[in-house]
Amino acid sequence: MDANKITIHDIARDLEIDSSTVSRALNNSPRVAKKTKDKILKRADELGYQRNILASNLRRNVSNTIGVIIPRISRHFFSSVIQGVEETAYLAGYNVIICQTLEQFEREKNITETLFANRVDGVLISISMETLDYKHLEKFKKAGIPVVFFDRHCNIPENNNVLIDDFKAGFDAIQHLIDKGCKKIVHFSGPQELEIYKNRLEGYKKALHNNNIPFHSQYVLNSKLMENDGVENAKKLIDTQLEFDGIFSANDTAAIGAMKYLTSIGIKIPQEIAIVGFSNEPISTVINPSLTTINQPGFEMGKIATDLLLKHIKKEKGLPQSQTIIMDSNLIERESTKK
Amino acid sequence: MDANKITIHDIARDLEIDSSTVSRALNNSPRVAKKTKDKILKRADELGYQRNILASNLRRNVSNTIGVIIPRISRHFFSSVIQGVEETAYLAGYNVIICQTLEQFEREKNITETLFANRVDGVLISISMETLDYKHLEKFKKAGIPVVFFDRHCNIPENNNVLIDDFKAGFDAIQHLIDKGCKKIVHFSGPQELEIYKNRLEGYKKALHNNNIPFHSQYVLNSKLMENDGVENAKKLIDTQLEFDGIFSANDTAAIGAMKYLTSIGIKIPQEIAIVGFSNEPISTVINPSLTTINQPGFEMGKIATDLLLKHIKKEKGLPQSQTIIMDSNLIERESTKK
DNA sequence: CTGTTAGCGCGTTCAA
DNA sequence: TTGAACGCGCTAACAG
Repeated sequence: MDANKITIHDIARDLEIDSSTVSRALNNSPRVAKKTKDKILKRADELGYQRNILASNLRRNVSNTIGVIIPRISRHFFSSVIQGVEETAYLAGYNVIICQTLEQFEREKNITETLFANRVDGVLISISMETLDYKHLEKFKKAGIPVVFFDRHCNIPENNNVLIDDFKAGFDAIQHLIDKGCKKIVHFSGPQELEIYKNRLEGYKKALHNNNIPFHSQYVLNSKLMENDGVENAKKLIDTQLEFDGIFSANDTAAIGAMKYLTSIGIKIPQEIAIVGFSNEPISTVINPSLTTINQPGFEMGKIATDLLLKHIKKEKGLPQSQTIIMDSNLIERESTKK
Repeated sequence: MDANKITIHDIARDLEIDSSTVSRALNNSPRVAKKTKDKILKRADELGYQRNILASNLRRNVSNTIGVIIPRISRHFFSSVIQGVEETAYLAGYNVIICQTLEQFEREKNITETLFANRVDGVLISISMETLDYKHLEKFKKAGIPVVFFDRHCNIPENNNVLIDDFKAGFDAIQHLIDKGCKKIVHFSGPQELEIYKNRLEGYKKALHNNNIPFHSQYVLNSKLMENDGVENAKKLIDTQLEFDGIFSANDTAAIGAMKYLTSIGIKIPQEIAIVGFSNEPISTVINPSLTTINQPGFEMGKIATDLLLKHIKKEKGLPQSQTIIMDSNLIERESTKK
């Protein structure tokens, strides 16, 4: 941090001109003669000048940084998102601060404080499971700091969202299972406080309805998305001796837990499993050949959400105050299970 | 970014004192009377003052930011590391810039430029597969910016490293397989330019030697760690009709690829598999019950590496110029495979 | 213990 | 087209 002492003043002195001219040249201002500009750029390069971004940011009153709030980075979907975010932000010259709520509302509130204190220029967020009110996000809006929700949005108008069509994803998954002959489909759901899980459940119901299959609430098992929840759900399934010929999980982690448990006690996994929001590609075909996943494109979602956020940060003309971008989620049937 | 206009001057004017006193109070300096300090803190709180970190950083010539360079964040091991890094850095009041090389040397060089331009106070790095020379890291040392290597270090003296004992991990894995009756153990290795894979291979050789099992080079298959490399390796294994009764993989991703392929063509996976550097816990027990993993503690490694880096940044007294911290890697045998 | 003064490095007035 | 001067908000040196 103590190297590169060369400032615009050094190169100004060297060229016997004023530092403000150097600044203008370096910012490619049209208000400086081509000739002097070239001279300045050349000398700056020779001296190995590097702009002090901190000083520049302070002066311009920006941080060149966007904050990302996610439940936990070690979940494959979210790390894919981060990959997309990083890439897009990097290309635009922005830094990224990543913060994990670990699904805790308290942490989410603290994080917003930190990001605010760090003067982030914008925020991407996928809310925690415990997040039921959104006061902690209001100060961003008040301060004119744009916020974009992705995946786990909150059901409030006037928000910018980037999502998949969770209803459709759930619907498609069930229709797919039904097409393959399933009639008794268990649903591993997620916290109903989160819109996405509510919508996936609705898709499930709707598909059953369309196919004249009655809905039974005991076929729906909620969970908190942890692997162990999947184990518990599977146990409950066995204990209650519920008959089923297919599983539809709204979440990958819990599904994995369930499959682990079922295989470990020697129970044959039902022939058909579908998982929405699946992201952990490396696992998918190994764990169970008869698996259908409705993949959630984390990488692309990260890119699109960041793009949208940057547009808001740059106050691009003609940008709607708020919008919801629905991305495609693609149903992937494994080779070994195709008919 | 335009809210919170309240500065130390505002609260100084309000209290009819000097802003420098306010600054001292806010920094909890001992050189300000308890009484005035309390008064200042109270007023600051009332006015909703928030320090402008950018200005503070500029003045103190720090960035309060550490840079992390990793191959790719979507690999479970690295995202676990990030989790540890974030947590430790966050508690110490530091921000983190995460950059991915995607295993490309060119990108790694660019990234160091970016981090340097961003005036990071320190760097954590796990080098890319293509990284053979380290000139791009020299400028950090020259500028007095500490660098800590983790996992994928480079074989240069005077570095700070946080590692597992890769030789021992490889050795233990093989000894374990031998104890279980394996005699013909295939080794999926990684790029031999990276120390860690060289050392794991050495551990493999040494364990064979200790057990009077001859080493045959055709049992060693290198790869570039991608899932598809694992598939190719498995194909080669089948094509050459090599007899084997165990697999030792130095890498999880490639191992998964291999297992995918072997199962997909209906080949029974050999009874014993051991994987060093395994991190993808969610997968482990599902994919193959007869699996032993030598886990690499990403989260802890991230914490320890960050701790060490922060000590260097803070120029803690009595800190050795350079050191190598060897962490434990724990061999985990799955329930279903225990004897 | 507190105030005065002087910048950190840059970008942006206002004049010339 | 360029220069002079100022200030972003904060901290540090030196007095007193």
